[in-house]
Amino acid sequence: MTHRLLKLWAQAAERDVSVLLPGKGQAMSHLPNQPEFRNQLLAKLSLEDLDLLRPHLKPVQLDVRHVLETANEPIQQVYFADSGFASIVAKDADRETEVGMIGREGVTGLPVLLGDEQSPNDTFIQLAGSGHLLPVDAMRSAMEKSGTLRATLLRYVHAMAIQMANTALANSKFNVDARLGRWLLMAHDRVDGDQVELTHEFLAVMLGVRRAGVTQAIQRLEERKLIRAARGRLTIRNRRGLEKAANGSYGVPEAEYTRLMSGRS
Amino acid sequence: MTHRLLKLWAQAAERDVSVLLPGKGQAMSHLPNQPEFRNQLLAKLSLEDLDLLRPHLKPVQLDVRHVLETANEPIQQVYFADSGFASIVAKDADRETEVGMIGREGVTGLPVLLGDEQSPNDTFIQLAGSGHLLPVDAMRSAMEKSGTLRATLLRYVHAMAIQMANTALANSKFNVDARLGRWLLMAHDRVDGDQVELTHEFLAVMLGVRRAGVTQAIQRLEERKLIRAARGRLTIRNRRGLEKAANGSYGVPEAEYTRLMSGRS
DNA sequence: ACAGAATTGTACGGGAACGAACAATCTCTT
DNA sequence: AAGAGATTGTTCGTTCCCGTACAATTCTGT
Repeated sequence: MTHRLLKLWAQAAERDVSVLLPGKGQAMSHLPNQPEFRNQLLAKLSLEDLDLLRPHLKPVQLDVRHVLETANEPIQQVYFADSGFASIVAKDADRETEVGMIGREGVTGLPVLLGDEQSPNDTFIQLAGSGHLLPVDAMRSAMEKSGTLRATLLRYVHAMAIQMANTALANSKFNVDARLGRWLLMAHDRVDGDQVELTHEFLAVMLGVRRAGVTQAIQRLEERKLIRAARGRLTIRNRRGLEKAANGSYGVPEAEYTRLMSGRS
Repeated sequence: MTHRLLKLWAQAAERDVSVLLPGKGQAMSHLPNQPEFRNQLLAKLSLEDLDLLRPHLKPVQLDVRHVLETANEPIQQVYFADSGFASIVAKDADRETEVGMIGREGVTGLPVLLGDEQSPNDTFIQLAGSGHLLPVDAMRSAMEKSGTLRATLLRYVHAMAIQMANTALANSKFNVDARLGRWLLMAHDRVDGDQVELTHEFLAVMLGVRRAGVTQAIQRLEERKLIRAARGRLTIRNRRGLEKAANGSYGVPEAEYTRLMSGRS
């Protein structure tokens, strides 16, 4: 794992209890009139494709900082989130930054979908939630058996590639305020309610900037009444305003995801 | 196309002649003892998989600025380069930056490999060269027919995803000198000889910084005798030194490419 | 209630890169 | 040879963000 994150996690490690996100978390039991899965990728699959996966899907709740993938180590399972989301973090010796975010719109373990078993990035839960784990073997064999499943998952990979490309663009051309806005909007898309629970220090690692810089950017957004800040928690008050603050850094990948995933399976 | 690039290209548009890169370009005729394709992806394919593609491969020379893919428009063909390379550029209303580089180690048209037909990015020839064009339909049907072909291409997609993730990291955490070093090394990997032909202005767009900033970064690298600068041309003099100058921003995607592509097809 | 720890607020000087402008040099065309 | 245009060199003040440090606040465990 990576420097700053390692340190952060060590601090928080032992006092955490295994709870779901406190906000207005919904019970995730299987209600009669609700789709079987809240995960949008699973929800989109045909019954046949779903049957390939279902026997191996294991419902779980995952806490913040739960590590799904460690750099350069074989991936054991992929994760279909129903709530909360994960972050993909690229790093070198002493630098790290988020390059991708995966919530209920997708699945972790992109290397597996592409026929590999590892990558130089870490992936971990950024915001606690529930979902389903699937062993990589089950994923692989299902993808071999079903062309439609494969097609859906690969289109999702493309959506993620676009998200990563836009992250590169954002990191290069947008200031901290805009990047913070973008991040909050992406988080908001993947959260029930309007609250995101994390510390400035964490956000700083994600955005690749100083912690103090995040604090000040948050204050500016709060002054504009776009968010509300509390210790360990940010609340989105004005999404439209945030989109303006993001200044164009948000939206392209999201539109592409819709285009890619709304077509026929 | 994008703002600054559009302007740059308009300037240079009409005076260009259709030549290969001047450096020490090799004749690319099919010599008896040489592999049939210099493109590493094609070279790696089994004879059967290659037979699926060969009838549709059309040898071409592509000039600088030749547009292979335009944002949000259907991709017509993919391109296997034998020499030279292409850049993938992500953009918003008035910002643009390179997010990926594709030379003879790969193929353009990642969206096609993932079952889509377009993306919000532009792709164009950055350094002139030769290679083979393949209509997307041929690509698609070949991928449907052959699982091994598909596997190889998808592993390449993964390599590109890692490159993009590292670009995001580089843009976030490295200064202009390191990023310039990284870019030159990546270009060097894809070029015959040690020369790269481009202007500071172009490089500025790729790196997402000011033209004046590039000029000064080049001067600093030249002072350190790592490169030689001439009008419209940079020459790599000391690759090892450049790697040091890149300060860790170069290497991870390249190592991953080797790992991914050196295994059994 | 208190101590200790984590989180957030704030300030300082410094440096990297910015936007803008203009000069100097090179190249191509005529 | 001259002129036009492209490219590169250089400078100015400015802005953003950095690294660092420390204080203030809030939470947690006992």
